[in-house]
Amino acid sequence: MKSRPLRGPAASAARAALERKRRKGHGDGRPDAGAGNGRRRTHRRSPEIIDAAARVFAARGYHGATTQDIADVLGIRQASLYYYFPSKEVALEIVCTRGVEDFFKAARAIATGPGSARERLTGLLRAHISPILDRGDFVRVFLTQRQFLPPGSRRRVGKWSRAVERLFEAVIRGGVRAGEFRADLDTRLATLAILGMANAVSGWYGKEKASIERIGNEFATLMLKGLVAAEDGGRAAQ
Amino acid sequence: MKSRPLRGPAASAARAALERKRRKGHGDGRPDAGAGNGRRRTHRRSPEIIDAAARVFAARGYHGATTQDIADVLGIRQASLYYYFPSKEVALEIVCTRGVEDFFKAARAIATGPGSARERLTGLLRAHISPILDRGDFVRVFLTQRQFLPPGSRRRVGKWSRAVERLFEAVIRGGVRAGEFRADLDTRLATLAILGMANAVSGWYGKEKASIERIGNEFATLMLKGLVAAEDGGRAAQ
Amino acid sequence: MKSRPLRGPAASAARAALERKRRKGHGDGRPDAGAGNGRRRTHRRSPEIIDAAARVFAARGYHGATTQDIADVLGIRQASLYYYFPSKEVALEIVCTRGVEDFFKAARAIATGPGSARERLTGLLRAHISPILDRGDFVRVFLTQRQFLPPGSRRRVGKWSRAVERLFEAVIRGGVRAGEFRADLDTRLATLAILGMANAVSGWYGKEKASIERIGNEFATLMLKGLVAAEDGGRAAQ
Amino acid sequence: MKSRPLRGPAASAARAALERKRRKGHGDGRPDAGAGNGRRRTHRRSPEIIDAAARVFAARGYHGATTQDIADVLGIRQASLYYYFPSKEVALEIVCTRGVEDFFKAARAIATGPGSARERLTGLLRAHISPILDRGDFVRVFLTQRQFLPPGSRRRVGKWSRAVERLFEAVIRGGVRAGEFRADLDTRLATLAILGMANAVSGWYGKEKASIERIGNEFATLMLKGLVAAEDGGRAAQ
DNA sequence: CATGAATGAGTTTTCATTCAT
DNA sequence: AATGAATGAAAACTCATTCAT
Repeated sequence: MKSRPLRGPAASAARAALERKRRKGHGDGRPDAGAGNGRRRTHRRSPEIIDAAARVFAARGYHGATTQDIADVLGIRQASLYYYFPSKEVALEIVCTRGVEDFFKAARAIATGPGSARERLTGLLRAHISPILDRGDFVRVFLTQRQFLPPGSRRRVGKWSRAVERLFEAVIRGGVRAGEFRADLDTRLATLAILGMANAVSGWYGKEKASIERIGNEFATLMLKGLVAAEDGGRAAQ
Repeated sequence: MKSRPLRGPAASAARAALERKRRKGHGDGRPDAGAGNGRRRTHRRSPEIIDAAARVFAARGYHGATTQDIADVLGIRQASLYYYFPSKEVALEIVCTRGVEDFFKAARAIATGPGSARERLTGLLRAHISPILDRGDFVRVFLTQRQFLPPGSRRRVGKWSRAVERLFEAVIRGGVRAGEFRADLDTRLATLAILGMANAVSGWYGKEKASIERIGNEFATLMLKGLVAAEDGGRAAQ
Repeated sequence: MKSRPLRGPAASAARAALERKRRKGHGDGRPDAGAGNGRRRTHRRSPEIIDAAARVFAARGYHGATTQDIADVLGIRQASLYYYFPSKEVALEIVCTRGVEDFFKAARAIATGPGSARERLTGLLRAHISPILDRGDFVRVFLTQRQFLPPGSRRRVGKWSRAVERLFEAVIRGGVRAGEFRADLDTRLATLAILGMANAVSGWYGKEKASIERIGNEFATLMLKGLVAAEDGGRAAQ
Repeated sequence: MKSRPLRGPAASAARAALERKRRKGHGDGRPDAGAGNGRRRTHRRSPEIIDAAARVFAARGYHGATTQDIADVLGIRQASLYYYFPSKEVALEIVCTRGVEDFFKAARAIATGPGSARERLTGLLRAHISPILDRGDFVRVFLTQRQFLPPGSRRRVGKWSRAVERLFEAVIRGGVRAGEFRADLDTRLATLAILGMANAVSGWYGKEKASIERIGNEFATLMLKGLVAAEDGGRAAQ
């Protein structure tokens, strides 16, 4: 948060405010506060429950969603949810994790696989976008709500996230080294640009008419060739 | 006492305030028991208050932020906030509106101004990114929290948003027509790609080392020329 | 899970509850995100809860009563009340409805039953006064607090109220037509006079020594014969 | 409040409730807590201010009315009210007192004046109803809101109220003694009946078409002669 | 005479969570 | 496997009142 410092009497009070912020201090994760990474009770209906949570978190945001909302989607009582997960926060972590994990696995296969940088980047882009089709809610929640995870979970989930970034960046850097991509490229900014572009899809997919297929192709071409017409290419610098 | 007219961005939000006010609806039947009075809501410290709200909404999300958080930042009591705005929702609308309006005005000047499509698109991109510098919180809130506005406000705010989209799309379409941009471009998807890329900046600006200036230039070049090295251009199709 | 049907007086009030529920209106656009569930509100202790509400509303008035007051009477936590009713306003509607409904039913049986106008009016008067004995709080609340109901509920409750008025008026008019009552009577004013007299009882019953029985008899005689001594009747015109 | 005792765990908690009731313990009036009986600051606009308070208290009830409501009616700021009265409670006392005082004076003149019991009762009834015409709000507030006065004020105001009752009762008793009224009359109940009838007028006057004049006459006749037709008088006992 | 700014103390309502069954 | 009943803790919002100007 890049905010200007406050002036006047607010300053000291603001410091007090920050103290309050740590709020409910969901431990800092040391003794694995709460959810832990693996051994979670799992039951027959668990996937269904988590689907519902994803749907509701995606629609209303984590803080805007209530456990009642989730129960409503499932047609069960609110209290019954606690048979499936120990807390709303843990539900969020499960949803976020599901939103990024296999996703990362597919990306890794592509990034470390064969093909030119162009081919691999195209593949990554498609792989990045395609889960929106069948797990859009999970992806949306991962992208926009993981910031609300307690520190421990956030770190765990953040790892996947940074790993994906690195895969994109590695491929791009490889392309530059190989002479496929422009030598003057800022590979970090290019990575962020591509991810921004791709991640935004989850925000409007379904409202726009384009299929995931078309979006993937169009975006890949756009990233590789740019907007400017080929015969105009030489004069393209602004 | 015929309520002074409102100036600036507060105007439409204040309208929303009135929607909420007027006692729960079961007055005594007399047509608005009480003389005219137009609960205006602009005071000396209003801008400061809204800055604080933007900061807190940006950091915690609308639903995750409490009015106490905002008061803490200001060093005033929580109840005192209600002297400045009639509800948290209205505060959100004011923040969102401020997050997009001038922004739209600058964009319009550029989009309808002179220059080639390339020049104008570059200008738009820069104009789109630059408010992040001095109004990052407002922009972030507008981008990620406007979905939580009540229907009336959301419609009002959504208008700005769609207007900006249209400006981008018009310039791109113009570029295609003028032969500057590729004829096979899907202008809608290109617009969404560019906006996705640009909007994402508010999510990481400050964490990455690049300046707004550099980001604008790099993104513009990226969009126009693509990743692929020029001498490789002919073979760029995947 | 298609919500069990409600029985008894809770039904219409629960309808009002639904009016208030359904999140502030800005859902996510999907038509009622969530499976059917019909927040019914009838639990084992509901009658006890409503008794307490009636008692507190009667003693302090709707606006002067706090939900904490009600909880105190019950010996439960204030928040627990909301397990039984969805809002204080709905609690008021339930109390008001209970304050008038059976009451109306008894009155209807008498008004449309057999007997001379005098007999039926006497019956009505007694029936109107007697609920004060075992439901005094409900009656008092109905009489003095229904004005604070939200418009929807007020209309629903008001219907009972006007129906009772009509029953009295019909009997009086019948008496005039039958020649039992004075031909020069303003039946509307007579109705209002009798109701005023009878309704006032709830305000002082318990503070005065008279029994409901005695009050009913005395009032009936008073209404029928007036104050003036019989042998003085001929000169009674003021 | 004639309520059944609570059973179960509620009982002891209910006792605690009663303790809370004394609430804000507006002293018991000993050192003349607050308003006092006479020496109140009075200013040019004071009557206007109290009119507005009466209007608002009548429409919304004391607890339902806010000082903002009163200020709205006057077109001044809420804080400005405190120039005219020291607290909302005091405003209520002023309104209540005005609602009954001259009213009592007129009644006393009539009750202790000349004329038959019938004439004097008719006069009282008219005098009791007529202030509704030009001070309806004051009367309504006196009748329905005086219960919310702090103990000291309530006692002061209650005195007027009981005095009026006594005037009615004295006249009726006189009529019985003089043989004008039925010897079998319960004078206390008759008094309460008449007052109930008359007080109710403030609740519907203005909604019904009848003038104060007509109401007074009709009610007087009704009380004196009853409903039953004269030639039917002998058989009127139910 | 009146107001702008502020606040302390509530008040209703929400909600995640618990627990006996 | 699920639920009814309840609660603690907070949340937004209200409101009478104060006070310097």
